[in-house]
Order: sequence, then structure tokens, then C-alpha cells
Amino acid sequence: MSVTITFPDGSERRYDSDVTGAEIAASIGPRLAKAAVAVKLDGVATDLNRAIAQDGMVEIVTEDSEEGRHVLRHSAAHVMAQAVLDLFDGAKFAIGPPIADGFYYDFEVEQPFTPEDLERIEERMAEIIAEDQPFERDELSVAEALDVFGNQPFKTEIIESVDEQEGAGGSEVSVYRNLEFVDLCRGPHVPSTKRLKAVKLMRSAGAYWRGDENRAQLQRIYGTAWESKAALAAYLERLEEAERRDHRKLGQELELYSFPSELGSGLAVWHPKGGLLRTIIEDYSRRTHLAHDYEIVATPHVAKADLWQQSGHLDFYAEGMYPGMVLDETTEYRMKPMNCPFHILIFGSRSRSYRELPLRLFELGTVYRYERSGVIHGLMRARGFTQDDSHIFCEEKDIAAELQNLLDFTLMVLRDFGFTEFEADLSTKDPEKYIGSDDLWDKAEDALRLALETAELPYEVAEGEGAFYGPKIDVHVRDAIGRRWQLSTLQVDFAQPDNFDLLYASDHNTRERPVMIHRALMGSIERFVGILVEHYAGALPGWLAPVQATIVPVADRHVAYASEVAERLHTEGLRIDVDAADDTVGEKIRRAITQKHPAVLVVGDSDVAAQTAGLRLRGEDERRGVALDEVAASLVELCRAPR
RNA sequence: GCCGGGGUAGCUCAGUCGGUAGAGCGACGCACUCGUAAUGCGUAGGUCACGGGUUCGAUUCCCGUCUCCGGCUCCA
Repeated sequence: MSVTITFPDGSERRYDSDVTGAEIAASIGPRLAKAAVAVKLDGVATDLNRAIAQDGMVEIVTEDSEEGRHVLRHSAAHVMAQAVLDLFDGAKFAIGPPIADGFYYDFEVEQPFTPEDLERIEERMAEIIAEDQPFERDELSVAEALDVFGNQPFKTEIIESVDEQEGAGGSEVSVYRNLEFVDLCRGPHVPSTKRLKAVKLMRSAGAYWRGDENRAQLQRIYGTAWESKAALAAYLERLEEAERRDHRKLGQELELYSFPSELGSGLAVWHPKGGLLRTIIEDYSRRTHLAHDYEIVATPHVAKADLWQQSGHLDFYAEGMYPGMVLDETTEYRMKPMNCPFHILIFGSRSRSYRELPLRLFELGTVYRYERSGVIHGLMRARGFTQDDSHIFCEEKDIAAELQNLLDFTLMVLRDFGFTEFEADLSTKDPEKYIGSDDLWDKAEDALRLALETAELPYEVAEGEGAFYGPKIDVHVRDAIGRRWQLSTLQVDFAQPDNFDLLYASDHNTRERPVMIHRALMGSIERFVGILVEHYAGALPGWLAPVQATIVPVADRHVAYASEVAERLHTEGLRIDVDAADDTVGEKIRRAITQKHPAVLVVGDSDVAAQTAGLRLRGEDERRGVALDEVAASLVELCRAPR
């Protein structure tokens, strides 16, 4: 008997029946055999040592692919559990999947793991790996499995719930053994533990069983595993790079903002340089909105609780709001967690005509949300922040055109700030929970889809993930080190116009309900600044840099000339500092560079004589003796705002 | 909110097995007047997060609060 195997390139080979993936890989080449960690048979990943009994498509999964690393990490998770069960008597193990860049395993143990425990576990894992223990697959009946895992309550629960993800499907469950250690698992795994060449434990943390905070709190250990020591080192370097870019650290070093504990958690103060950066961004936001036919409004930070009752926020969102302030023992006020009700009141302040629509109200609106203490993270997740928020009131027939324009506007803004890679999520109707007619939903979803396709934006549909009041698009960007951030959100809302009984007079003089679009492009100014700082590692482009150039006088006698040069450049609208401190030239240059200023000018005797300066642009070598006009032209070009 | 780990000078950190503390950088002063990523010397600067307890004595041990970090959960 023989089987015909088809490869991804379309070629075919015949093998003896019951050939294994390992043998197929070996028949193709020794390098492939060495790199193989699993095999995909008709798209389903399985172990290298399983016999293939029928014709099919075969793809060898190698350790340097994402799928291959997945296998490595899954196997590493087993080895970690094995080590923990070896070292900690009575430890119960729960689940241990591969995740992006690593893996984890959850345990129930007497005491939380200490850093020293992690070292011991890592050492034990190294021993297990060195022993080259084979991973062997076995299929057990439910009864057998319950017997094997009799003293493991989490495993028992998985078996009883017949969780296919964890290897328990139908009447059989699959398990993997290496030596005495056995775990429920769907596989596949590497053939033996020695294939794990670069494994490192990262940290431990609390986590809930099944992610449910009402259930047992387990101890999770995170680890990472890679195909080689070099790949592991590169990953650790990436983590360090992310740490170097941390906007909380850079914000302090560059004197942009801080979080005084006297204010309370999640509340930032903006120092002069950060305040300037913010102002530049806000000015950009206002002028581009005005240019796109938005009208700027302003609204207060508090409002009567009744308003939030009417908008529904107090029913659905009370936990996220600051508590009430009762005035005169009768009236309760709340900090605003959103701007929409205010904009709605402006719309409803008088009768509206179809001639005014779409009516686009824009506000840099500062809102306050009582985020749970554990989730606060610098500017990324704060309790007070300013949205570049707008509510667009339009006729049903205009939704498509409006969304189209809006998405174009959104991408323009994101590109202006230097982002080039975008991905979107389209969240659609949850058939269980929605308001508004199916027809309206279909129209809105079609309009969102069309807008995405016209903009050639790659997107994924999140089926049923829309809010009950309408579908939405979220736009994500990739930053300089490949991280994904959600920035913009465009939401269609069929509910609030109803809640507030908004009407306009149509061209037939009938009263019609407008459709509302909520949208924020940067999302929150605070968070946007945080993301920019991390994206640029603090080295902001010229137009955003609070100080665009520092002038360094070589000696005291050059300070006057330095000030003249600064004056000259100020007239071009440039933001220039003169560093007249009593330090060496080297020290002042170092200071300007570590402060990430886009340009440094050095002026000495020869520059005074020739009306020139030494010009050193970020990342470039210095040019000596550049004429001031050329310096000015060069800096103006470097610091030009996108619009 | 939950689990774990922290909070010592402006910053980064060391230290005190319970007897009220130290470095580097920064700041300030003096000298130097200097041409490309740290000039030298000196000085000041601390309720050891806050409140309570134990103790002859607490920055150190215990409890509580605030706050930060890493996760979990959450982000209408």
C-alpha cells in the first residue's frame, strides 16, 4: 500500500503507507527534517511521528514559523507544568496555552511563586529538556481520563465539560505523556523535549480560573520559547526597546507630563513642553476640523444626573462614572464620562431643517471615567482625558457619503502624524441585542464596508460585536516597532436620537429622526501623545517637537551672537533655545541630543565672523559654516506642519 | 476591584539583622572660556509615601490608607 502526498508547491510524491511526517521531511532534505516540529495534513496540524494512512496535502511546519513556534511554546508549557508538579507537592495545574511571543501555565499552589521559585523551575525545565524525553500521544476514554486526572480538579472539570480546545472531544480525550508527566492536550507537540532550545520564564502573576473573577485565583507563570538562542535574544531585545520607549519614562525625561500622586491615580499634569506639544496637536485638530466643515462647540465638565439618566449612561455605565455630587440636598451632579448628550442638546436646542444636515459638532471634550484602579496605565488609560470628539447628525440617506468622507479624514489625520500602516475592525449587529430596523442596520453596515473598501483599508469583521445602538469601525495603527494600537472609532448610533427625541424637518416638511455618528479620530489626546512618544521613541518630528533647535555658543563671548541667530529663527516661527549654561560644548550637545531636539546649532568665532552656524540635524553629521539663510530654510523645511 | 512586587534626595538606586541614612546624575557656588555625546573642585538638599500599633527607641517589625509597577479582569 502506498499514499500520494501533495506538497504546497503542487508537487506530489508517493510514500509507503503509514509514513510519518518526520520521514516525509527527511525525504525532502536534512535541513527541513531538522527544522520540522509538526506536520499539517490537509490543513490540520499533527505530530511528526504520527502515521499518515491516506492521500492528502502535507505541509511541514518548521520551528521558525509562527505555527512552529506555537508548537514549541505549547511543548514548553507542558515541560513547565511538569517541572512545577515535580517541585511543588500538591500543585494543581489548570491550562497552559501558547500565546503571542510565549506561553503560560496556570497553577493552584499553596504560596504564590517567588522569583527564586521561577529560577528553580527554569533549572528543572533545563534538566527535563536535557533528558530528551519523547512526547507521546494517547487517546483515553472519558472514564480513563477521569481516573488519570482524579486528583486534578481543573483537569477533571475540562474533561467533564468536553472542551475540544483542551483535547477533550466527544467520548475520547487525547493526552500527551513524557515520562511520568501526562497532560490533557490536543497537540501537536515536538517529538521530544530536546527540541526546546531557547526557553525562558518571564514572570508570574495572578489569574482567574476560566478568566472569571468569581472563581479560583490561580498563579500564572509566563514564559517564552523560540527556535534558537538568537531568536530569544532578539525577542528580549525587542522588549527592552519597548521599555526604552515607555511614554511614562520618556515623559519624565523630556519633561512633558507627570502624574503627581497628590492628584489621584490616572490624572496627569502637563509641564510646559508637554503643554506645548498638546497645544500643537489640539491646534492641528481644530483647524483640520474647521477645514472639514465641522463646527466647534464647548460644553461643561459636569451635568445633572438626570441628563445621564436620560442618555442611559447611569443605567449601563454607572460604575465607570465618578460618584455624584449632591447640591442643595436635592440635585445630583456627575462628571461627564462622554460628550454626546451635550452635543445632542445643542442639536435639539431649536427646530432643525434638513438644509442644516449633516450637522457636525466638534469638541476637544475632557471627560472623566472612574477606571478600575488596576487598569490605569500612564496616559494610555487615564481617568481624565480629552477626546477629539464629534457627533454628526445626518439624514439616513446621507450615512454612506458621510462615513466615506469621515474615513478619508481619519486616515489623513493619522498619516499626518506619521502612521503608515492601518487595520480596521468592522463590528456588526448582535442579533440578540439591538435596536433600530434591520433595514437601517444593513444600510449602515454596507456603508461602513463600502467606506473601508474604497479606502483600501484591510479589515476584519467582528460579527455581532457592534454596540446595541449601531455598527462601528475601529481603526488601528502599527507603530515603529510593530505594535498595534486602536486609535479611531466611528460609530453609527440609532438609539440616542430616539432617547432625546431629536427631529428635523425634511424637504417634504415631515418630522424625521436624524441618524447620529459618534467619532473620535485620535481617540484621546492624552493617549495619542503617549502613543506618539512611544512610536517616535521621544524623537518627535520637527513640527511636533517642543524645542526645534538648540543653539550652543562655544564660549561666553558667542552668547550674544547665539541670541541674534535665535531671534532670526524666531521670525520664521521656529521654536529655538539658546543653551548659555556654563558647560563645555560637548556637554551641551549631549544635552540637546538626549532631549531629542531635532537640530543643534553650534556657533563660535568663525560663525560670528561669517554669519554662519554649525548645523547638526538629528541622526546626521554636522555641517560647519552653514549660512544663516540656509540654516533657516533647512529648519523651516524640517519643521513644516503637514497642513 | 483581584493576585504578586515596590515607594529612601529633583532623578536612578544602595543601605539600616530596630539606635533617625549614602552614591552617581541633576541643582547651586567657584574656577575654567572651551568647536561636537559627560571639565574640575566645593556646597546645599531627606518627617526614609502617609496614619496607627509594638518597643526605652521604628525608615527598618505589624496593621491600615494612598500611590506606582507586572499581570488578571474591565474598556458602554
